[in-house]
Amino acid sequence: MTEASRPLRKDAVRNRALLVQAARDVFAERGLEASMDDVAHRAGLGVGTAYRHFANKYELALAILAEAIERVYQLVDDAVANPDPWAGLVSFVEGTAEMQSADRGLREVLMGVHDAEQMEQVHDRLSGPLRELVDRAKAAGAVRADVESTDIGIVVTMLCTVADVTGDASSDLWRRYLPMMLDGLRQGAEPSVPALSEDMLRKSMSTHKQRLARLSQRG
Amino acid sequence: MTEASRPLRKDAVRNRALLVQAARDVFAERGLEASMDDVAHRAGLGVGTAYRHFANKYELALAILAEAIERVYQLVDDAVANPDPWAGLVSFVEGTAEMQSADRGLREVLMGVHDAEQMEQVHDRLSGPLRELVDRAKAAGAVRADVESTDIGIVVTMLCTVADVTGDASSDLWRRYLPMMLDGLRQGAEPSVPALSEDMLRKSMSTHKQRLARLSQRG
DNA sequence: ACTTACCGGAGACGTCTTCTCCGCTTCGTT
DNA sequence: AACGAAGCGGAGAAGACGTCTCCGGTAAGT
Repeated sequence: MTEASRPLRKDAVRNRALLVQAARDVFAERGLEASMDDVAHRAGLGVGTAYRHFANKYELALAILAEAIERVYQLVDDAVANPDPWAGLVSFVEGTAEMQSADRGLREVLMGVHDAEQMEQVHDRLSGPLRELVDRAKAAGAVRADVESTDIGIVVTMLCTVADVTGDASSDLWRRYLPMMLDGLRQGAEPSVPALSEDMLRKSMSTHKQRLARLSQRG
Repeated sequence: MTEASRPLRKDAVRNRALLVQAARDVFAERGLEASMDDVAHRAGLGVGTAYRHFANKYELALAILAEAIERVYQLVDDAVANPDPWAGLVSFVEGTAEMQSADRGLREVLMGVHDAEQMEQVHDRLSGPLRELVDRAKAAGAVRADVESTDIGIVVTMLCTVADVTGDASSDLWRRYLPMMLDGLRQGAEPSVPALSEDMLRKSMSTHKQRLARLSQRG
């Protein structure tokens, strides 16, 4: 951020790349609770090296997850752009479920386990497109009239829970329940409990602990 | 365990009860990661008192959760005893989802977050009745032929995830998705991914960390 | 061959939790 | 009412774990 000045030495560039890849793997497997030592070790490097490249764990995690979050944004936008409302909705649910199932760190960020503020930011970006997606699907009769936009995120989260239960083994099991969830949105018995309003959803999700958020304040 | 010998003093009895109730509340709200200090404080007592009554946190948690687990067993047995296979299955799903949604500590134990061995024990006790429940429902045509007994636990877990997302606010939201899940078991599009075998389920769930288990070994 | 960027990992430091210890309080019995 | 014993409280010991620093050593590049 300060000034790029001189280019990095060749080995430094290589190590940085190793670090990023290791972080991707480790955070995807074990979530953000994995330590810097873990990441550095996985990269075959010392902790010191990790800290020369990234000021703290939060910064490293953000560097990794920012692109994943960007892909999620791409996913909604593509879904909204899809001329078939139902196909668009399905692609979003399937796409995000797939991403999150494979990446525990992403799952944690999107659920606001560590940093409520960041999660809210993501949800803000998503809520508009999501609302449009659902409204269009309802107008086309592809989805029950009582479905709300907040249902989508919850459905995706439920699907990803399967990955939490099974761990790395059988990483595709969530797909078994995908048709079930999709079918539940289009037909079947109506729910007797009203959906969560966007405001309520945001508020209730923010209750979580914020360890990493606190951490980053120190820098 | 040694010998009950003399009865407790009156205040000791009262404090023990306060402690148990506080533990129930705290563990249900925040899960087993809550500390003994938290529990003691909630009871309006000092930590020392908590440790005189219970050797360690694990013992206290077990005392609380044992009865909850017992109620879960009762729930399966009642479900199997139900002459209507479908009604039995529904009562089990709804009953356990309700219990777990209200109690994060129970949710953690049943998902094996802390102690894989204990979780396996519970699943062993449940798997027989569950299999019978599903087989009967299939025979009666109340459930799709490709549904497996392992699906039930996963469906319940998915429902409870809703409580994890929303926290204490809107504690009934899971019910909104109950009809969806139940409908998914009886009809609708067939899943393309095969169910998890009981063995795989057990194995994959055991991968989790086991902090409290390690703790109890020291005693 | 020599300078300088970079590496590594032991350990300082901070935080959090479990569990102990002992002076003080309260019970209940005489 | 007064005394011994059971029970209480909470400061702090002990230990686990993670972050981040520091500096002697290594190797890149000219």
